[in-house]
Amino acid sequence: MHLLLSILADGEEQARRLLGELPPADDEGQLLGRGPAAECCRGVARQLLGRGPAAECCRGVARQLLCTFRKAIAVAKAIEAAGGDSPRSADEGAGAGRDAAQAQERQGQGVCKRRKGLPRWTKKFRIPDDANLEYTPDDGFSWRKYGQKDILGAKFPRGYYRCTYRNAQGCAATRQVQRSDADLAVFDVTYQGAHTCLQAQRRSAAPPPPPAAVAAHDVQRSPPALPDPDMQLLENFRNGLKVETDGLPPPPPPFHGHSTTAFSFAYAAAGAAGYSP
DNA sequence: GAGATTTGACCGTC
DNA sequence: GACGGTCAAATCTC
Repeated sequence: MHLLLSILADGEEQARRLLGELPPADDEGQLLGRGPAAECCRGVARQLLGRGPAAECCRGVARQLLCTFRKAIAVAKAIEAAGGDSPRSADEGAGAGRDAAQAQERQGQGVCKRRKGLPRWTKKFRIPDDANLEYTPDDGFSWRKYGQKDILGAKFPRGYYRCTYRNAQGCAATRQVQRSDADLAVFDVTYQGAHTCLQAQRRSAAPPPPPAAVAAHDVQRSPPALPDPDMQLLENFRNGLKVETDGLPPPPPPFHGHSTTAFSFAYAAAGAAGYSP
């Protein structure tokens, strides 16, 4: 969900830039200049029923795009607030995992050594070239190692860590750290459960990479079902939205989900900026 | 002495 | 029964 919000905020920002970079128009709304942006806008205007002056038409498209992103952000935040912010665990998405989760549910949330119910996600860490062999990736949280196992088929053992404040503050976050077989400088770090301790609250101003922000690395993730209208709306949004950028200035660097820069977005209520369903 | 790490044993899942 | 995740006693570090 955090990744979704980041992407939507990114799209909103690009729509804002698009709106700001449209070429000037004359008094009648006709585009001035012959640059690529002007030609692009004329092309868009021709495609959109040939109506209205090109400049106004393009601004309308850009405004609508901006409003669409804002509305999508609002929907995403509503879903998040409703409790949909936890990324689906690998097991939850798969059929076998669903069965296991249901089995656990049948057991009445009993003690389970494999905590299937908690969200789980994987991130890759690359260590500095000059780091020694004992180096372990530092994500800013305080972890306590509680186990190490040799894993079948893996050259390096897997380390098991839990939050240092597990007992003091009841934080259930754990992580597993395993050095990649293919690249000694890369660690695969699997997180399970979100931090509920004070160190997580202290970091909230500059949030750590959220669960979904590293979804690209979660190779076990399966496409979630879309049982409710909000999720269907988001899916339709994802499938249906296409932004033509030919002739426009190069886009900013792509978002990789590892930005540590906090972002904010103030979105207007749907309809406040000319949005219509 | 308190807290962290190590490591063999135990247990649940597949 | 194999494997992965966790426990807990022993050990280490500061």
